[in-house]
Amino acid sequence: MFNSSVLLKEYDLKVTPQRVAIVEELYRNGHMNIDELYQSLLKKFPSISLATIYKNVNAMVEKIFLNEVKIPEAKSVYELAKEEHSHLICSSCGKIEDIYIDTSVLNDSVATISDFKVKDTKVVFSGTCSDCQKSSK
Amino acid sequence: MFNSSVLLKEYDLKVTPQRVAIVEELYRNGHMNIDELYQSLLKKFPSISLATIYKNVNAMVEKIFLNEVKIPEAKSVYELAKEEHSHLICSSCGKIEDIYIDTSVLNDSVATISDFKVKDTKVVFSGTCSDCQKSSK
DNA sequence: ATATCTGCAAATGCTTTGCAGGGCA
DNA sequence: TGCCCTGCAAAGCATTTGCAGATAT
Repeated sequence: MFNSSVLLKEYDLKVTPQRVAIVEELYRNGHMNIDELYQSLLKKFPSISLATIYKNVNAMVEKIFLNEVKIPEAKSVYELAKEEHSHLICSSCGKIEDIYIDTSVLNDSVATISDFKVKDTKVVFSGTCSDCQKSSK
Repeated sequence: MFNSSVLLKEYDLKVTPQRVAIVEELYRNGHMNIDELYQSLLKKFPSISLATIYKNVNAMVEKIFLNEVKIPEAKSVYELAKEEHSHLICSSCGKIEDIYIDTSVLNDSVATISDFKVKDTKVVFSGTCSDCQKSSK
């Protein structure tokens, strides 16, 4: 079962209610940008400061316990770190989904035509999610 | 031969010396962020304004004649639009290279496990360029 | 001729910083 | 208790906007 306090401790971050809430919101929603996190935490902590969100998100990113996902034509979102995966971005509704596909073929292609040593491969697909395909019919 | 005036006209942008310079710098350097463009144009136009750079880059991006490339842990860079390609980012020196590999296999993988309709696939590889591999030996 | 562009200055927005009080270990 | 965290306010950057004069077509 998912336990945000344990997670925070593992990464040497003191357990505070605000941090727990950040982690749990991300766990529930998958991907959120700074402002979505702020709006969401405001409900639980009416006097929480945006600065607190920034400080904590930055701290968690530094501990490599959150990842920043940069998205074409939109604000970055954050997600809990997990095994390598790619992202599907719906241009119509903005929804972001994870997708687990094998991208290692690409690394092989790079290796055959270049001397570049690949450490990390990020893939972002833009297009239309299945909900938006239906509703546009 | 490369002709920036023709290019600007094709995209319904008035040909000004500043715009020509932006296009030519990008043509020569491949990828530049806003500040690099500004510093570079300052040499030719000592009184050019950052606002002019922003306005023009934004206009060119809207005309889909420049692309913004979002890079992990660095500022976005801009490049002249060209056929679809991927990017190699050297984590050591920051250099950005284009690489032309076929990414359509990934779209097939997505299609088999998801209903998402892919329109565009962006791939960014991070790692070490060949120069930096040599110099670290 | 005129619509658009440039450069300047101001405004806006986003993110970070410093600090005093409060909370977790 | 002691160090770290929070919230507030201010500072710092990045980007956009409005405007008057200049420029491209």
